[in-house]
Amino acid sequence: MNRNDFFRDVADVVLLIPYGRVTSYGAIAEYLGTKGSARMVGYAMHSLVEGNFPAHRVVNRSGKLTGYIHFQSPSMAERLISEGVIVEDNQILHFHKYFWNPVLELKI
DNA sequence: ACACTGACAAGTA
DNA sequence: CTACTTGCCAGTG
Repeated sequence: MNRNDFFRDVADVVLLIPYGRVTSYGAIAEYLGTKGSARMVGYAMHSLVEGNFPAHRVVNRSGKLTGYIHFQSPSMAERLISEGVIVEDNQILHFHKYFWNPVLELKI
């Protein structure tokens, strides 16, 4: 399972997302300096669903749980709800309130 | 090598 | 607000 540096960096950022907070694919891509390659961030998650990886803390820019289909029980929504995030119909309510931006939070 | 797909995003209408 | 288009690039057939 060789994964390139990009995939490794994506994993690093996701692991830094605080409990009960979420971020977006685009924000991670921007932080890694590959803005515009948000699709690759999502694709990277495919290889990272293994273990206790908090992939459920990454959603799209509108707070929609677009990757919910890739989770088995407990569902992506359940995992977020258990962290205190309010989710309804695969949509995070008050998204801005939980959003964690690596570009701002991890900026040197 | 070629065409199409996809856990996305930003712009335009 | 929704719908459509373009950029992005690794995988897959």
